[in-house]
Amino acid sequence: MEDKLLIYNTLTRKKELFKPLHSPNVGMYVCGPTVYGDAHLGHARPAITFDTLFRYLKHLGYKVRYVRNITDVGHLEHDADEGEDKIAKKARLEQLEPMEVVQYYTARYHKAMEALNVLPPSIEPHASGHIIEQIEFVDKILKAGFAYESNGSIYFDVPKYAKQFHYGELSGRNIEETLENTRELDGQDEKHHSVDFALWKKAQPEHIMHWPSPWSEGFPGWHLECSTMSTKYLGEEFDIHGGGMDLMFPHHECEIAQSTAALGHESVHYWMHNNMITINGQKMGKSLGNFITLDEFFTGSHEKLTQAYSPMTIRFFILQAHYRSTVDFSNEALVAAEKGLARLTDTYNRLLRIKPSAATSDNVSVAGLREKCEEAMQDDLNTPIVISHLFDASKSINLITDGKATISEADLAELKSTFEMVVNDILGLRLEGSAAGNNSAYKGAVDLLLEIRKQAKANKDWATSDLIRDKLAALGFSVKDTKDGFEWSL
RNA sequence: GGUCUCUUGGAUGAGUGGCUUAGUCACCGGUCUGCAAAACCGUUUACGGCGGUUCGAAUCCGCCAGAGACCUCCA
Repeated sequence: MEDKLLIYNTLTRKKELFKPLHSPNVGMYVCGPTVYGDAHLGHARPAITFDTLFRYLKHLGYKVRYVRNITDVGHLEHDADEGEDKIAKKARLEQLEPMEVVQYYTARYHKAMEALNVLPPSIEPHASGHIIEQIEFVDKILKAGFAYESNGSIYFDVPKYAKQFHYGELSGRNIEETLENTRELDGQDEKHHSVDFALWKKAQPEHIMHWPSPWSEGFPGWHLECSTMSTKYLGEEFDIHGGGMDLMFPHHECEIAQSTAALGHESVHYWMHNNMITINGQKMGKSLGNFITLDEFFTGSHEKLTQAYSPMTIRFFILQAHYRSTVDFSNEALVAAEKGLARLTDTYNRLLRIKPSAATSDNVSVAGLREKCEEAMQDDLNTPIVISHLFDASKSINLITDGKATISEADLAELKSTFEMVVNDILGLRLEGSAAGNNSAYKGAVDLLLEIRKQAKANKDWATSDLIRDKLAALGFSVKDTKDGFEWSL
């Protein structure tokens, strides 16, 4: 099998040819959500980006094991004076068992992902289900000498690690400078250095989520679950690790340090990071309070939204930008995406009805479409270019529908299969609202009405013709006349 | 303050030395049409500022301006 996909590796800051460790098998780990609230547009970006990568790798013929975690422990809340677990806080506020919070938001996350046509990962491990493995991982780091115990908590010794390994290689940070620039800690801190981070934290009395360990009743540190679970399911070395750019430091840097300290070597070959979604030029995020949840997009129930946007519009909107660029949210941009998607949907439905001719005319360009799309995908998943090729194909399809061009049977088959492959399999866009729907009786009834209207038109009975169109329109159907007939959609 | 990134036309968003006026949306003109919608054809506006390298720069380098991300308490 020939490797031809170029991906941008954050580690080297270059596009590199993707070569799996054990071709055709590919291991991929992506940081999933912390389930203490509804998913917002920012969560959709990595989900869709890496879903597209997952789909494309499979399309290339690789056998992919895609692991995306659910974070349901840890992650302290920064605005609370006594560091408090996000999930525990939510549970306390709503008077629920923490696992009720986790269960509720995990289900809602899955629902939103399904709506966005994001494929489920191969394995979706929960941090809370891997406490034993995490304790073992801490133990390995302790035995390797890169961690110390302090009052029941275990901390990673970053300066010691940095003497042997390159701490900061991913984020381009200089450890000495970081040390110098960081203010002195007050004497009561358990950590030896300000740059150290927790591997295991002793629970305070008010903490409601805690587990027994050799060191204390407590909970695992914030970065540990990803090192542990990626190692467990993908091995000590694996191909791709993805996540949002905001996770690069400290989260991913700490992951590298943990894994390297425990295993004696690095784990990840290709680090990939998607960029952020901005709103008025500022990162959309929970901590900033400027986020819009996916459900609010789907229903239009947010003051910043002028209308509802379908999940496919959101997906299309995100795919129209390259994953390493920021995308700025606005109603205008989403409306534009909605219209563009509708145009693609229309042409797709027309494509299904095209009748082939003896030959393909010169103004139709189907040759090379498949190659052009593949080429764009292979160049670090350049989905906006792929989409622009689809619009080029749309132009040809519309010309044929208008009777201004013709296509041969072979070319038509190739065009159909390419279009479907790119749209459905790679981009994961469900083009819906088609007359080629699944209920044939209902479809036949609408066709019949429009046949009657066609007769009325032939008799210049405009009253009947308009009555049918207007009543159908009132029911939500849109009717468009074509050269020798009609087409409709709901 | 430190580190890094970004700045393209009315909106969005590709493009990294010449062959790109990318594409989408919007606007305008036209064709088609009983009307409408759609479609098609055509037109228009761009590379933050200043300097440098080069035969040639949106694309490389420097400076300036503006914006953003991260800086271990915390995605």
